[in-house]
Amino acid sequence: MTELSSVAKVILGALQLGPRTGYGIKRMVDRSTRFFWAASYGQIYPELRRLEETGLVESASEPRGGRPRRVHRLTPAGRAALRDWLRSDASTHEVRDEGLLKLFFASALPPSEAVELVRAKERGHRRMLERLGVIEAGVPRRDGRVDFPRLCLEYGIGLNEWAAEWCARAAERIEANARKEARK
Amino acid sequence: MTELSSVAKVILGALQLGPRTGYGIKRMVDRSTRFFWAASYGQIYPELRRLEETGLVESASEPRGGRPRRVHRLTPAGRAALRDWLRSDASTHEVRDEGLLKLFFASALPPSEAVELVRAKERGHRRMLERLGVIEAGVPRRDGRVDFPRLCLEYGIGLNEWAAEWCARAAERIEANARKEARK
DNA sequence: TCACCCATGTAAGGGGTTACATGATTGC
DNA sequence: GCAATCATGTAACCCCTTACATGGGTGA
Repeated sequence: MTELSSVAKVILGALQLGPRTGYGIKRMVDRSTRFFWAASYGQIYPELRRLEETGLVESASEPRGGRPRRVHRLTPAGRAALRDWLRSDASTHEVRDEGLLKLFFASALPPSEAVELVRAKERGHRRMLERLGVIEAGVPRRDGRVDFPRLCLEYGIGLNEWAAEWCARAAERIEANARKEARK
Repeated sequence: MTELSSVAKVILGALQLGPRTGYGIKRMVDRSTRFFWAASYGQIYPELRRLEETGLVESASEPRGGRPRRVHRLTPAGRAALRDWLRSDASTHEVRDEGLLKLFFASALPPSEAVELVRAKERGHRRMLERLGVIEAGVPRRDGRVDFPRLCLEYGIGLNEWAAEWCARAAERIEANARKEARK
């Protein structure tokens, strides 16, 4: 068993929640994991082929009217591969945060502009919160068993709230410091 | 003026803090921005050439003993390009969080293993906190003007603390729910 | 002497996005 | 009739990491 590619992970996971077309996988990703695990058509369609070749996925043609359509589902081997991955202990965590990079180099700007830079990052997190809030409102709240996708959504909301508030506090600190410097 | 590449941003920023060799830029990045903006030799050296061709950077050979060495510095155009970028309002923010993706699909595992999965994410954040703590201890605390790199470090520490604690709470929630289910 | 750091660079390959081409169906 | 959505796929291109090749300097 070779390692799963990064697209394979999200494809196997999506198919575990039900049979889907490539297009349907893309739609699901764009409405959920996209914020921490994106995938494009250029990855999904070729990978579905490879996964079928290696026996983790099987597919059947199920046209809707005259529109061709290929529905994919997990094989038992695919379900096993998904579980193996879920149980593996290594997990990558990569971040590219341009707002933070700008803040890192903010000494190249006058303090007032450094403040604006942090406020821009704050606005970015607030915009994200709006988007996540819309998604949250659209997902029915089901009680009883733990809803893992919803848990991830709550994580995203909490994280962005924390970040937005941190930015607000940082902006105040920088401003206070700039006023102090100006008085000297 | 074409857009700056992602490496160019961190190179210009690094050179603004002082002249450096390609190796020195890499070292600085690895000790600071790496956690939210990485760069490799395969990007840095070719980009330094391009930046010199477009006049944002200039370089001089300054061998140390018999060891060849090329020190790079910003030109006035380079400093202007850095400021233009810092003032631009669009900032990308991308995340790849495999632990969260696993949690998203955790319904494929029994609850006890779902808990283990969140605890693994928690440990990941705690490990990161240790690394950041070491860096923090190594950087001298200077008071007076705002220290932007240190501010970014504090952001990283706060963020990972928040995430670790969220994981601990989530693990408890999943565990409590599993016990409740088991009693039924 | 040996390990470790300083220093420059490239080649191969994998990962990923964007844009395009193509066309059917559904609902207003 | 038109726009939006469903649906499949590819080609070009950029980004980025890893590994390798090469060698001098420094300190225990």
